[in-house]
Amino acid sequence: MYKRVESWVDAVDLEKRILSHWKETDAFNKLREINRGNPPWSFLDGPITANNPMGVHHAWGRTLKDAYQRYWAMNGRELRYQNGFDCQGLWVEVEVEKEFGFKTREDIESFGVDNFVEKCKERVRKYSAIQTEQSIRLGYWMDWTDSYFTMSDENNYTIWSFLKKCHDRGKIYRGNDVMPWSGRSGTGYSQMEVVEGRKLVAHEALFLRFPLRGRENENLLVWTTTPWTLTSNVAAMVNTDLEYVKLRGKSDGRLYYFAAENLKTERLKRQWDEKKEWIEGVPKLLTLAEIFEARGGYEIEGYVRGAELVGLEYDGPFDEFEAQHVVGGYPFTDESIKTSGVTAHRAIDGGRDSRGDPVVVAGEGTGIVHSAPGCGDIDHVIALARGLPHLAPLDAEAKFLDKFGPLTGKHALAEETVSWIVASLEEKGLLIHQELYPHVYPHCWRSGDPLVFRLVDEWYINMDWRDEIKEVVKSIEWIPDWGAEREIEWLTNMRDWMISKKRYWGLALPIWVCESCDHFHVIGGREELKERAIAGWDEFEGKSPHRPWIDAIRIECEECGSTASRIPDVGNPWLDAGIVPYSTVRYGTDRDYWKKWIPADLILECFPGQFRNWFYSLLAMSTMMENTRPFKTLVGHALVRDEHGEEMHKSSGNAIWFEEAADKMGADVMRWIFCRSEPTLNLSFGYGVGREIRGKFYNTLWNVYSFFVNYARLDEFAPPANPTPISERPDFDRWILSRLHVMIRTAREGFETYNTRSVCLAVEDLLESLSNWYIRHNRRRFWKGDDERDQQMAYETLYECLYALIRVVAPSMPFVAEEMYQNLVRSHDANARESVHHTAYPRFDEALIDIELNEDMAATERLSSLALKARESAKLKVRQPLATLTCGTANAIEERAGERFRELLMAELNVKNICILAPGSEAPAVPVDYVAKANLKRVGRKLKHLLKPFKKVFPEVAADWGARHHAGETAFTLEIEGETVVLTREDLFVKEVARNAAIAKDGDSWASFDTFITDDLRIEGMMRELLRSVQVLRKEEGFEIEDRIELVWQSDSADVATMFGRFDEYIRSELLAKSVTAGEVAEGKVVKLSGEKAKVLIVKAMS
RNA sequence: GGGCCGGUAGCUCAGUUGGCUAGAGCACGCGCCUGAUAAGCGCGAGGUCGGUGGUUCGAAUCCACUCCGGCCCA
Repeated sequence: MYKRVESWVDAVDLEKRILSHWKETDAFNKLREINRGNPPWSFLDGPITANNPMGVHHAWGRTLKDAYQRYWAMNGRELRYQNGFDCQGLWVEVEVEKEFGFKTREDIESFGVDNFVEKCKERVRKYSAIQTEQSIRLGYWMDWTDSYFTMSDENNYTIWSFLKKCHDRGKIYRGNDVMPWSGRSGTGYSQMEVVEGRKLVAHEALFLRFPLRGRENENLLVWTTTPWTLTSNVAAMVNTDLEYVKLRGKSDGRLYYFAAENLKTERLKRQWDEKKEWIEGVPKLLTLAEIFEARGGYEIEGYVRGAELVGLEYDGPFDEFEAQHVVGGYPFTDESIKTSGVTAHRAIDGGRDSRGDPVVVAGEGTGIVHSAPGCGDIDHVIALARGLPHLAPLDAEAKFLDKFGPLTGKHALAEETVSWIVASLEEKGLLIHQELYPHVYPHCWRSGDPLVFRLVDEWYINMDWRDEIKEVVKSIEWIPDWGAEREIEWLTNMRDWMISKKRYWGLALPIWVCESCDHFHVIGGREELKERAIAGWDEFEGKSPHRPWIDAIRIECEECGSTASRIPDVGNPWLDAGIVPYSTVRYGTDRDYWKKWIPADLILECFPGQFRNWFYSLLAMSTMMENTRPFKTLVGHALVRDEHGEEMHKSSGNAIWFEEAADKMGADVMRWIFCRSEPTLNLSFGYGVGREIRGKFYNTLWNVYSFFVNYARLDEFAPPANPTPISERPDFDRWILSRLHVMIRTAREGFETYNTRSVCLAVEDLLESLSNWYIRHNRRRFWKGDDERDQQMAYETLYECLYALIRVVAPSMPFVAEEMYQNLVRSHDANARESVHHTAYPRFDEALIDIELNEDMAATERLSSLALKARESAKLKVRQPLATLTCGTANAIEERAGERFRELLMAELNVKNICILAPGSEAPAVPVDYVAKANLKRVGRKLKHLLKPFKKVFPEVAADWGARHHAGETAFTLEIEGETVVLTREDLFVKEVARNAAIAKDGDSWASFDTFITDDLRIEGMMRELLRSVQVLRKEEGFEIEDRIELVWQSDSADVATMFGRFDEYIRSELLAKSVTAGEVAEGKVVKLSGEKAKVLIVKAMS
């Protein structure tokens, strides 16, 4: 027996009940039992950073992950259901530092690295627990007792084995490179991280001159936005192909060289004009012409090509610094280099980058770029190629080293540093102009401080095997497909992978360096380390392989036999996540198991976030480990925005928290939004969208369900073991089942091609037909039950639709599907599967798909619309019965459909008789306007180039031609540009617009009512008015559907009396009235009945 | 500066190989229907299809350039 269902449901309450139901019945584990040992479907979860509560943007990916997993489980596949948490890295340290108010490395070290690392672990445990709870609320079925943590020993040791493999191939090296560096955090940043922290700021930018040696009064003009780097200037780069101007300053008499086109260039013109990417308060930038005007004017003395400047020597701006005189560079001295900064100063060819574009362009500066190889990325690369010395002025805190004069000990970006440099240049007469220059500059994503570029000592993986990774990329299916291109582009452009970080909480890089010979060793695992250890093992035993415990271990150097200790660095966190297809799938312990699950069928993450992070590390690491793809298909989704497409930010108040959304709209609605969105486009998420889904889809589904349940309950319908053969059911039933199976086919295809959007749209379309067409027209079959067999078939059909529908939506809306399943199925069949998620996903039955029937019903809906339009145009309410509707059909399908669904049309349109005419039948004569339209396909071919002018004049003759066309004329003549054009009847379409008559046309179809209302029809119309008014009254009085009533009426109208007499029995049965009597009505309600009035009173009948 | 994705009604989006009147949902106005529906149906208003130029008899659709937004790379 079905449980009675209210027509309105509290979705959030329902979801909470279902959650405890799942828990009580252990539904998830039972599902795993059901599918155990079946063919696998392998999903590999990308670890979520367990550092903060989960946001709605995480819910998108998690919903899709869950939906695909549930779909494949309903198809009998065995799954692993392992969720992952990303645990190690600076982002956790940052939060712990905030919590304890730590500002510097010293704060951490005095707190104790061991204590600090424990706090980091604690934080990860805390937030992984919170995220677990949130995910459960979302309905995400995972084995929450078996989540992997990237901080696990297994994970870390497996990364060691990866690094060992890299080392065996000679790919691990210690390098000097110019890195973006945070003085505050005391660490370098990888390329991946720098991107996170770009900000628009205004810096002091300087124009200054480099006096040429041996050329009296001649100067290179250079420009820089980072004055501190001038201290370490080594060379000046020019573009050999560019034209340089020789400009003579009138007041100082000096000659300046710079790129000719820069003289008049208005730098950042658009930014200034539109105030886009501009900073409030920063004045407009001057052109070089204006700068020299202000200095007393100038004269152009000629032009030279950049090539002619190459080799000219100059005096650097800070040649007095000791560092500038160290041969081979400072502080890392390269003995093969025989120059110092001062002796290297000259103009050099900037050359071309890897793509073949010139490094130096006219652009924003002067076309002469000051080069400080120890302070800049490109500068470094070029200096290496030219054998120039490096001056790397900064220490780990971004303060100047010794040998930099008065700047020693000063922070590179401190204001006093900039002002000292400016003052010094001014004193030397080298400064030409000073300005504020707005630009996007990298900043530390944690402290917000600007980064400096610093020559540092870090550990790298040489990525010269990138082509191997690209091959793996190509063996994977990327959704969207341009993802592969994007990934390959990244692989092409990326630099070597900097894997070290001078921090505390993270993978302990397994690199031990010999104290005497500097040889380094890479350890591939715990056992290997234990074997090699000569000290510290006892101290380490029983601890996780993290700092500080791991640091105690010493090994013997294989080269010289002395002692090697571990480098203090921790690893890049993407190593942690990239190893997951190996570490979490028993690669090291059970190779058969690993082969069963890897390559995974699917990974699914946010594309913009991961293609250079997780996707990259997964692909790179798997290529190194096994030279194989770790997964077969990658689905990437875009970003979650607010309802207006703006980024969600705490500060702008438009952020939506997961819990809030779950409690306001419910998880099912939220999930439906995620599933029906186009994954490659950013998703505009908000409560408006939620309301729409709730009203349009969720409520409709619920109402269909409650309609079924409440009537089936009254009639004690239960789905029979042997339902009526579909072939014996009426067209209407076979139609909706046909539509259902088309939908099931689409849904299956959707899930199997990773397109939940098409699943959702197909479901929504079907549900609309089910609710607004099937049920609307078959209502009486359920509650009247005139024909028992017919009623049975209606129940069977609707039941079959609902049962299929809930299984189709179960992966996307698991809660409401479960609720309905329990009532629809479990309430009368205790042997049915315990949960809808244990049932099989519906299969489509080709035999039930009847294309002709689908076409016919669609045509019927069109005819119905047309007829309603006709009624509307004559202001004839549908409630007023009419004698005859005549339909002119456009084609054979419409004609067939009209005959086939004659009864349906008669009921829908409230008409006594319908006449369906063959295609092409003339419409009856009614006042119409005829308007001609050109058949452009034909007219175009005929008129060629005259079509355009024709279209201009045509509207003027359209009405006239329409009328003449109707009158049967065969030729239509027009003068266009002096030529006479003759069109035939076939060249024109004629649109007929009925004027206030009961006729409507659309294309070749038309519908026309006989508008004559006989007395009989009028009285029947009154009856319909009465029924409706009393039904409204019943509802207002709060009567139940099945309540019986007694009705008393009073009226002066003879017609009303006739009506009550003629339809007595019908009225009583429609209104469930025990009695309908005439009499005095004192307190009744006045109802209008087609112009007449009556007073009626209803009371609940005593039974 | 280069690359990718997008730009169609107030909002969210469809729009097949170029072709008859550029569609749907939401919101809005009018009317209708309703004892499953917090819904539904009909009609209306709302469009320089980002812009310019080209190809073509004909372009939202193809081509070139360009503007705007997002992302990536430099």
